[in-house]
Amino acid sequence: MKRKTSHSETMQNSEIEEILFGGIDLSRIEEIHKNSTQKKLKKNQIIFLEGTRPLGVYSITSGRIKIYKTGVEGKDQIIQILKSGDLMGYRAMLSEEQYPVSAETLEETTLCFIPKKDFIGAMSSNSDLTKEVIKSLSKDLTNMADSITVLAQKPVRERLAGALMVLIDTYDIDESKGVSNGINLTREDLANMVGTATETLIRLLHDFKYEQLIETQGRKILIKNKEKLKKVANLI
Amino acid sequence: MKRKTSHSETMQNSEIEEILFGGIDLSRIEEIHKNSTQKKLKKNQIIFLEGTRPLGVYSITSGRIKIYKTGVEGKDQIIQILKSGDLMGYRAMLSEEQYPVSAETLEETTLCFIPKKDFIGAMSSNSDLTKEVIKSLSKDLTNMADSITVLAQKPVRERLAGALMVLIDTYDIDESKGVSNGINLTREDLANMVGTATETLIRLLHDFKYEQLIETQGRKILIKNKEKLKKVANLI
DNA sequence: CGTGCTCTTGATAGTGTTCAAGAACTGTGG
DNA sequence: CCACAGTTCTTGAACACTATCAAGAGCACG
Repeated sequence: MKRKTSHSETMQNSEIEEILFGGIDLSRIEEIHKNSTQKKLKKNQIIFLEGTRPLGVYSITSGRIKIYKTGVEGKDQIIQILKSGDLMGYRAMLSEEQYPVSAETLEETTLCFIPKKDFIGAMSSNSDLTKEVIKSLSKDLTNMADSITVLAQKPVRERLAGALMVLIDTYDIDESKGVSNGINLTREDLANMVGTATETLIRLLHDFKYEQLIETQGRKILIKNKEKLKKVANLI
Repeated sequence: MKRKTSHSETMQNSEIEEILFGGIDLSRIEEIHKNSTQKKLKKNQIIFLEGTRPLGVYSITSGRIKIYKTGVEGKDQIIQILKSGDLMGYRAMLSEEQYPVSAETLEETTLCFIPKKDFIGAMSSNSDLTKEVIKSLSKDLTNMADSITVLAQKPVRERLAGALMVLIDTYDIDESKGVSNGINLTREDLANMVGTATETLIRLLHDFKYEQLIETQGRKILIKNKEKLKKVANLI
């Protein structure tokens, strides 16, 4: 797992500002800029594993990453899918604990590593940043409470519709924009997100196709009728 | 738990710092609470509702509180059960959003209200407190990621065993201490924690009784064999 | 001692999983 | 560019698990 195909370079300040502008805003933190390096990762590369210790945080420049937990039988549960602009791994770093989850690229991904001391330093000298971090943690908690409720109460069909709604954002799907892009996940990953068996997932995708909610192009899933899909999701 | 002397702005903030220094788990809180505005609540009283705005945080002096989300069909999903010593509601307050969940007493409960400005004041004058808050948020996130994985992957039987393991702590059950206390939740609440129907829950409790994992006294559930129960839970 | 709520039990139906086997796709080396 | 090997995807059938519905029992509280 230690293939060093990655190539690093120091980033320009403006780049970092650009990256982080939408999420946690680190733009005014000088220290962070110094040791930031960019890495290019291939598909299916593990960034960190559950149970290991964080050495810093990662900021995603491009690509998509799955955050998952491995269950008893080795079956993964996907907790979240992150995309460019997202910050990753700060939670475990801040609580000084092991990663409670693992991270793996879903496609070719570029990310920027910010060493722990830089990030901590920035936080202690900048209460706005601290506030942002807390807000981000809170947001995650809200989403997770929702996930718990959905998983505990809704049938698979509704959960799948809900997951597709979420993935519309993750994969920047613009309904008006035709078929150019789509949700590009393996059936297994999607099943591990929804919390079901791959076979069940496939059968439901067929139902959705029959109901003209989606279309598929090989592995890719295209959203045909977002409104109707939302109804199927039966959101709270 | 390292302590750093800090300059408190008011007497009240100083007290709050004192309370919160040891972590969000407020073990030494009781002396302070004598002077504060304490509220005594009966069983089944709602403290705050999902969708409303926080005005401060609550610290639980005695009693137990369920944190829950209401699903589509009005069915509650219990996310967490808090007990004396726990701090409640800081998440939504810090992120300046609506409560994503509701809180209701499970039994007679005493709690102390800390207004928003006092808590924020304490945090801004005390970086250790801020750190503790972040750690607590992180801990919650870890627990929730676990819950998601369990709900998505494990059958009800294992989830129930796991829930009982958690409730052993919530209800301070000491195996050596005989039958004096037990888990005191309605069957419905327990079902809403595990994510199943009340009837299914009852049948499984009978199985556990038959297998001598637990005993029941009316509503109360007593743990007979914690080790075996842990095995049934099939924890990761 | 009712009255309303919680708890319990049985029967039935529905939902989702598992197993097995084949098809389709992907990437690789010749 | 093709053949091959390994994944991934798909489909069917049987079965297991869990929910739902209905109805009665037990309990707590006024």
